Amino acid sequence: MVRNMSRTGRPRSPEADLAILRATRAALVEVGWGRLTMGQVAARAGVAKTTLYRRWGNKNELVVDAVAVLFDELELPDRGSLAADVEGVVTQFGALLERPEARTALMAVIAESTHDDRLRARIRESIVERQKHLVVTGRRRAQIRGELPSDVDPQTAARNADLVFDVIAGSVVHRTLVTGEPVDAEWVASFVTLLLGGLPATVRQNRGGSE
Amino acid sequence: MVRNMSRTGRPRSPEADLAILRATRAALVEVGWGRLTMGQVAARAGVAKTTLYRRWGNKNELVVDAVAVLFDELELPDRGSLAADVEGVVTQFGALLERPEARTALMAVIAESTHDDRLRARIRESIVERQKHLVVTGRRRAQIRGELPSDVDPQTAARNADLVFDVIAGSVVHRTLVTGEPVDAEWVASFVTLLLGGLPATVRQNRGGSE
DNA sequence: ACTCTTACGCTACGACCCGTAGCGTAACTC
DNA sequence: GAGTTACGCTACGGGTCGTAGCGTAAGAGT
Repeated sequence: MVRNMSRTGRPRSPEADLAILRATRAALVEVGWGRLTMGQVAARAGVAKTTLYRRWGNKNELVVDAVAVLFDELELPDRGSLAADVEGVVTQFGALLERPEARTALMAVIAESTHDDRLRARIRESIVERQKHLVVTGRRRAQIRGELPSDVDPQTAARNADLVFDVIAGSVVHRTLVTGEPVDAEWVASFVTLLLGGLPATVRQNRGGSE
Repeated sequence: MVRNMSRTGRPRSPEADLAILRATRAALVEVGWGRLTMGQVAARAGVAKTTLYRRWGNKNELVVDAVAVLFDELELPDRGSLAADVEGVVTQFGALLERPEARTALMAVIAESTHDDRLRARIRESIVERQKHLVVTGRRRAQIRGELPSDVDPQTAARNADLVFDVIAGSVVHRTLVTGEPVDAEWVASFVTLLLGGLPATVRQNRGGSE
């Protein structure tokens, strides 16, 4: 996106920015990625098509920006235990991916990023890296509580955080978008059991599984 | 895809089928999903564009079929322990996703499937369900070995298998396509430790991590 | 051999979308 | 006011989509 650095002349309309991003999300819900057209977005936003191209160079960049803001909703309130914390954030993430604009746009930009390194970098800094702090703080809390051992060195700690992020995010995404089943309370409970106790624990549970 | 049910007339050319699917994968590698055109595929396959449309209704269906065959390479040889079995299949899956045609096509069709239920069903039956047996047999073996408890009832067993499938496939996909880092031996080892022993085990390891 | 039926390659076409250019106008700074 | 930039609008060349029509190729049935 080309930013306006000068101070003279007519300023960019902030309303137009918001309207365009909102229109992009709305259009994604209705027609999906493949049939999303710039002219469509422009018309829906009440804006000329040229105005879009003055802000974003192509469809991919526009969609990344339109979607990134959705992921900022994720929070990690302290619920007292590692299991509860993980359960909370997984549930939030699942609910986020229930929203059509989130799932459609996220998958679309990831798909495009497989052959566009710039776009992948943009996704990483706009979405992934910005959410990784959830894992980091969750781990730190659990270590303070004594639920997890302390880290041996910072490097392996970072590596483990990346691993956990991949597992959590990947599992929820796969469940939602590939398997196509909801991330409901039951699934979250099973997932947390697996994540904290490993495979044997998962098989062993499922007895007093009421609630 | 419209299948030929009659027995009269000139039969479909099997060479054309193979050439088209091969050309589709090759084109995906070079230009990616967004700029993949039917005319391009036809020319590369040495076939008329109309021949493509006689077999597949649109680009999505073509790509699903072109890619599904790649996933049939996955195998689960008995390596003697649950950890080794999981390690083997995860490594295979990671290697598969290193191939550009696999990652590009898989993500693209998943993205499209977010607003196309038919396509999602096609993906599930062509790819997902066809690979789920890997998890099922792996579990059964481990239970026979005594590494995992026996199932309480078939329903929760199936549910657990689905969960494990989501976790394994989702984690590898996320690592490869979103994080953008390779599924190397080190990552696989960490992942298996996490999957089998849970979060505390992961933090605790990283000492004599040989074999 | 001959007919019937379907697949094939080829060409052409309307429809649509992309991304850009040019214009006159609007908004803001100095 | 003058200068500068954003905006809406229109128009355009280039490209892809998916389909139709044609003559030909390849088998099945008699």
